[in-house]
Amino acid sequence: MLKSINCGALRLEHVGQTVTLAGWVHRRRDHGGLIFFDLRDRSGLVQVVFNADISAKAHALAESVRPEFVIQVQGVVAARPEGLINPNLATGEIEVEAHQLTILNPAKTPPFPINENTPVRDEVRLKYRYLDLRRASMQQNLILRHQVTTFIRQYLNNQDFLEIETPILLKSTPEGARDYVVPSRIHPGKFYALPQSPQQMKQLLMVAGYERYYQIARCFRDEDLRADRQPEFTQLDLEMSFVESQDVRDLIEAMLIELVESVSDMQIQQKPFPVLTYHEAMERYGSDRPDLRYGMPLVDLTDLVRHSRFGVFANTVAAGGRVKALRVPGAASFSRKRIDQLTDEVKARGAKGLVWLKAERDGLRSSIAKFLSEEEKDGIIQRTAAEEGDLILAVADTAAVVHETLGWLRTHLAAELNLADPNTLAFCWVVDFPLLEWDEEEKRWVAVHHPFTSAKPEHWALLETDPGKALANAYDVVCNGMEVGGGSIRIHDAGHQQQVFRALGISEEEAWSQFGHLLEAFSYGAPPHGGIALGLDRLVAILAREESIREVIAFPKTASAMDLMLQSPSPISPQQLAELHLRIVPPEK
RNA sequence: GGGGGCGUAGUGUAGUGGUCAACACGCCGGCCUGUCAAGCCGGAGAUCGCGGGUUCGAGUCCCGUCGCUCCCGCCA
Repeated sequence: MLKSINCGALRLEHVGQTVTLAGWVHRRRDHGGLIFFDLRDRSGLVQVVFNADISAKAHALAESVRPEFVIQVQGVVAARPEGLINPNLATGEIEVEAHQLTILNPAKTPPFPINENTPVRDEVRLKYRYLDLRRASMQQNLILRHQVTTFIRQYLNNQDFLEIETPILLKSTPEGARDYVVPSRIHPGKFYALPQSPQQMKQLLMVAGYERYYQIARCFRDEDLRADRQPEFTQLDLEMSFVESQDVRDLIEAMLIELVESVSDMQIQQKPFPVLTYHEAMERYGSDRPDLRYGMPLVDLTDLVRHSRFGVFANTVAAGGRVKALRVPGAASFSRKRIDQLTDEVKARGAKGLVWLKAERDGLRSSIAKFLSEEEKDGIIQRTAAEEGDLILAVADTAAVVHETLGWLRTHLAAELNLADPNTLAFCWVVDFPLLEWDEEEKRWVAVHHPFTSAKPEHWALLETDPGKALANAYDVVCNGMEVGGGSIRIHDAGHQQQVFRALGISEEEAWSQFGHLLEAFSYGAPPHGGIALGLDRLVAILAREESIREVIAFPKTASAMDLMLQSPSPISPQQLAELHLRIVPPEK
């Protein structure tokens, strides 16, 4: 080894020892006859002192060293005198008196500072990701990620799970996200697809009798990106045989609680996790992944304003729509301009407008106040529990638009007003999702979760009569307004599976050609089974208090799915194209 | 596919029609034996993302384009 001990490990107990250190020069402070380095390795920083009186040679060489040089130092650990102790450094009670210095590799001046957490443009960070990863915040995040995966593996291994790898070269399927595809050289014109998730393989592992499986699985989806979406991402994928919904939830809930307690100082708001139905979550929070760190529930005014003289309300209700409101605490001071901005946002999400009412000492002030009866005004104040200084925002529209817009306002305004405690983790389960939803563009039913999700046992009949009413035996785990995982009890018999394919408008021939392996497997004794997939990147991002999952992925892609360091994707040679039997059709201008 | 924000020395920013540009950090040189975001003195460094247009004059206004980013659509 080129070093005898890690920089960050040095303590008072090492005083007097001769040590060899190796690492990067984090910072240098040159006082002439005395030069200080903060020497960094993965374990942390330690101060190294070059004293011309102790080793003129080492001191002379140290003058030429610059930040990010890789060096080796041999020296003696010394206690720092009283008054020279640095309480901000774990190794601040000691320093290393350098006797020998070797420059293992010099370094160019880095394009951005490694030794401080100043903001840097993402394009520069990503181009030099290997330098960005040297920074303390990225190192902490990746260490945390390692702790999370290590904990999960140990936890599940102790629960009798097997970690089993499934193929990366898989098969394209018609349902779901766009696939990343890989051309076959051996089979001209044919393609593999990268897994969107190992869903079918893990179900086949259940058929194969492995009973408890998990995998830290890479998944690929060729869709447009977001702060919390990358083209490739990591799931904790898990499946169990002979279980019911409650069993999977109990296991995951216990694991998440222990995980948080072992790797984080954040507090879980409520244990056991609250369970909401999809219907409750939408009605109360306008979202199927509600942030429960704060209240601000949506309040239903539909019956109150059914006969309102304010035509928008009455007409909406008459047309079968809904009128709901949101109390924003202390926001009566919002300017007209601010409310106009909110109105624009709400319109962009499909609403026709936004009604505002300000709770003032002598009642409600609003552009629509003159249309509202005393009974309506009192009812609004009572139901929203509005107090002086509060702002009430109301939307009248279809239930879907009302929930979408008020749900957005709720989370957006809560963030703006800092209503969410950043040290709290508000986990909850959302259950009883619809099995199917109507796709207006495609004019057909599509799976809310995926087509292998089982309906609630008593709801199978609904699939034939009223498909939209059938509820799924599915569950999502949500934390602080983010979906961190979703799972279900799966279909394990070919009849139900065919029934779902029929409801989705997939013909029997197509079902057999695309999913024949699954249907056939189900005929050879498939056990009842279910599981879950947790978004590992999102989970780690939440624990790291990061907004974007890019901050917890070593080499992420940009919002346009490029790797700025590798300059990927990139063209391939004509020879490669020929081998793969591919010809490029340039996009039309 | 659509919409918003951003792009000015290596990095972060200022500069919204009038000497082609300022500040901080970094970088280079000098001084300095107790600093730890070291200090002091001096210096170098920018075709203002790119292309076009408007104008007597464009970092600044307009159009296009590229890149980063956020959002909608999309994401079984």
